[in-house]
Amino acid sequence: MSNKPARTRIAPSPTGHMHLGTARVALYDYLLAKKTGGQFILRIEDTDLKRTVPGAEQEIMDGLRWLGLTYDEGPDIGGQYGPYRQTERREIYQAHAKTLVEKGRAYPCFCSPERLDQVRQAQMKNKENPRYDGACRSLDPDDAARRIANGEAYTIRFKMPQEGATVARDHLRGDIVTENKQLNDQVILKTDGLPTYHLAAIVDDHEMKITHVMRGSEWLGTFPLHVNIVRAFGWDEPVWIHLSVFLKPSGKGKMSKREAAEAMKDGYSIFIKDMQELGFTPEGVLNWSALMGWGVAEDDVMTLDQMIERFSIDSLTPSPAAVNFQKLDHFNATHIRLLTTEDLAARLKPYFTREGLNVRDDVLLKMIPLIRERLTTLDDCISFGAFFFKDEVTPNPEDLIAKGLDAKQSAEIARRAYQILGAGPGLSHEGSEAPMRAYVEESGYSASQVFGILRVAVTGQKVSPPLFESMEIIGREICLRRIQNAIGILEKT
RNA sequence: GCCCCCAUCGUCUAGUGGACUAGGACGCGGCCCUUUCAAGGCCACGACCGGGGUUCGAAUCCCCGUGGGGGCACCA
Repeated sequence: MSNKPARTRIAPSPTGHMHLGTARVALYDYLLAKKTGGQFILRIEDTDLKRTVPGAEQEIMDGLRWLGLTYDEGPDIGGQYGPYRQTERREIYQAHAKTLVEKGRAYPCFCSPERLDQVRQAQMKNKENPRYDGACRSLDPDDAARRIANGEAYTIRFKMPQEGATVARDHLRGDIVTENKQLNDQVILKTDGLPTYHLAAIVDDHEMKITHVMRGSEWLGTFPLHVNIVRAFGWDEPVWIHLSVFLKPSGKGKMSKREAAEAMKDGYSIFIKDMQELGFTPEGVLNWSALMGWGVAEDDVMTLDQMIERFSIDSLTPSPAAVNFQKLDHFNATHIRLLTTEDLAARLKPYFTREGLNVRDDVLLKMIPLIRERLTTLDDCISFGAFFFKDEVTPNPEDLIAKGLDAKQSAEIARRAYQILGAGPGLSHEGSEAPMRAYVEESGYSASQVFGILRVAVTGQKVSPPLFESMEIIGREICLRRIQNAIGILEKT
């Protein structure tokens, strides 16, 4: 791979929620730029006014920042090749469309949408390929100019060569050869004066000096068109890299809205904003998505910096990849374990607060080492650690009765525990575990029975972080009160 | 229908003609550790889509099938 600084861009349309696919392309763009000492750019492709969704652009910017993929140039921060929002570049595209017309490589088209539709219908009926029939392709230029001057609505179409073949080189697939007769005279400038993607992206990539274009493989179909446009202008081509698409977990078909809703039921999502709320970390999401389409031989747990270190466009893969949310869980949990206590504390706090819990920072810092390796997602901190911040816990009476014992025996155990733990001044881990183990020995009950009752009494739950460490953090007073309360419950049972 | 792309364990992948008894990761199963749940450690199971070539030799190159995916808009 060349070491020359690469300029890459992520160019999403603000038409909905930012999704995983966008995040992954952005990641690769970012990695390439950082690896080569170049720049990573955000460009908003908002030329379809009808589909633009308010707030979508902000969501994209927020999403990129959350992921840590900071861009060097973009609509909100500027840069020397701006503006970075295509609706603000209207004149640039119009000028370039005009250039193409003057060069004889594009032409005005006055066909109405209705006529186009009729042509398409007829073609489909005759089992022909739906395509533009070229009605305006050889209109007299003066005639066309007159009609435009008269205010007639028109589009500009790119004049595709009709003979020969177009050879386009994709970095992952090699040369892709397409017979030109398969190609169509596509609209590049719409009636509203805005360009279609085909013109806008090509012009911008050139104007913004983009060296590597990474995009989804859904663009492979129009790839020959794009290459023809670049060549019609006489510009140098960027390196084209068409990334594989993401398939549903089943591998049958690409991720759809329906599938996204299905995933949400299981606590997963393909939308960046959701993933954040679901308790996934940027590190986990990045690492996970990086590996779908990038072949890394071993040691696949990586931070962003390590990814930059190891990234190469040569090791990207062209085949479609089925998403595997279990693997997301794995990477998320792994990265949570890699976080420092302070960092994790800051990330966990909002989840506790969201539950209406009053978080004491000293307690938070102390309990984190106890729950860290039990967390798959950040919001798991609630199920594992909410009891640290509650005044009271409300154990389920049945859970207070140890396996193989009855309520009376369980109450007796709780009473003994109360005496033993209440004997000392504090409730240190070491100070309380030893006498409790001694009690287990002499009583003949099993450790799991005795500790189980205590666990439910103190934490209110059957599954919890290590008992004695937890009690030490909660403190003697509260622990004793909770045990007392449990005894009361057992006596009533 | 037409065009294009892809093809190694269930999934993500390594592999670029001999070093392959096909490696890693997730998941799955088992064992160890253990007060619950995890984490951790160890072990196991598990794949070159099929058929033809080329070659002394093919997971790797070529062709044909098959399967999967994407696209055929004044959407991106």
